[in-house]
Amino acid sequence: MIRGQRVVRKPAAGCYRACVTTSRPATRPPGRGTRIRGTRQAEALSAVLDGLPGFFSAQQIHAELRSRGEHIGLTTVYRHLQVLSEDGRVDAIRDSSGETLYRKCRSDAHHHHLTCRNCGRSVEVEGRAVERWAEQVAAEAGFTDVGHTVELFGHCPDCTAAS
Amino acid sequence: MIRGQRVVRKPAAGCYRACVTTSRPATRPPGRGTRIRGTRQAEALSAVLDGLPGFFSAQQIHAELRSRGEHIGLTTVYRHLQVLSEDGRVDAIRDSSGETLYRKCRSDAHHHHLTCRNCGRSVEVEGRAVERWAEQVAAEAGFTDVGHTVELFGHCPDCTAAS
DNA sequence: ATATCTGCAAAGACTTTGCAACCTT
DNA sequence: AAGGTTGCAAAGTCTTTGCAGATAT
Repeated sequence: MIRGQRVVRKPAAGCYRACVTTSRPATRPPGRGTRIRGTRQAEALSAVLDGLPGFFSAQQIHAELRSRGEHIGLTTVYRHLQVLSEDGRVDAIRDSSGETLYRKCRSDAHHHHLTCRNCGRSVEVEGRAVERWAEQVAAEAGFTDVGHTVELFGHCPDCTAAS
Repeated sequence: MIRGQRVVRKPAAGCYRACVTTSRPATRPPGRGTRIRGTRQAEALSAVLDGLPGFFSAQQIHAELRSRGEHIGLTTVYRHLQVLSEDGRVDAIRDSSGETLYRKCRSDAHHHHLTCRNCGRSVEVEGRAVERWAEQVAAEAGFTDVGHTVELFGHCPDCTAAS
């Protein structure tokens, strides 16, 4: 029989932190030296992130930075997004093709997203109902330490109108 | 500004079919020549799939086949899983590291999964409550053509007891 | 002054594609 | 025999890592 436990791989990028928050307090060993220091790149990234209305991939964000004339490496973008994501300052989700998409958190509380499949724009939605449902289902099945992933996709009003 | 529409890439593997079923009937142009023909490999894969209690990656499934003495290529496993997934005969989800995991569908109806983070075992759960919630949220935000992704992860009773 | 941060190139992991040989029907 | 299948090798993607040079405090 196959061993369920997968081959151990690195911690994994954004790793659904935003989505399974329920069971992961997003604590990071303090003192680890990756606090964002005020570099030109860090600020530029932050600025772009602030302006994005939805989820975008590291590569898209990098492209946007470049198009604004910023000289910044793709590696740096990845690294920053990773740290920001671990710190809970940006949400990270995975799209259907396996790419990790990021967006700046608007609220601190646990939440989910309704994202436009076409333009990427997204809306944060609360999910008390879902949380309760998840907990109940888990309890019934005897599972512990349960977290959940909930993402909604659709076409936003604008894109709907445009088509 | 970044264009929300991503660079077009191939259709993407399992592509959350199982998760966004709500808005995608899983129709495939009939006549496309990838109906599974009774080959040794196809049957072996099917047999293994039947025995799996949860979600496993194409590579794990391939390893399992090999360990059973089947001579089958990884490519073939990928191809079959892709087709089965498109046909709705297996569910496909993506784990937090970006791998696509597959499991044989037990029920035809739309459903979600509660999967063990440790051993991969999973339980199918209904989600009427979630469906309703999703529809309502979408309607309020003016989004159309909405689909959703809902996955629950935790530790199954056995793994909980073992630790 | 020094602990960090950057970014290029290279490496890794998963998945898909090209294509000749093989097997079903 | 004809056409779908198979599988090796090669190619593609996204993401991470090694390391030397640049930088912020």
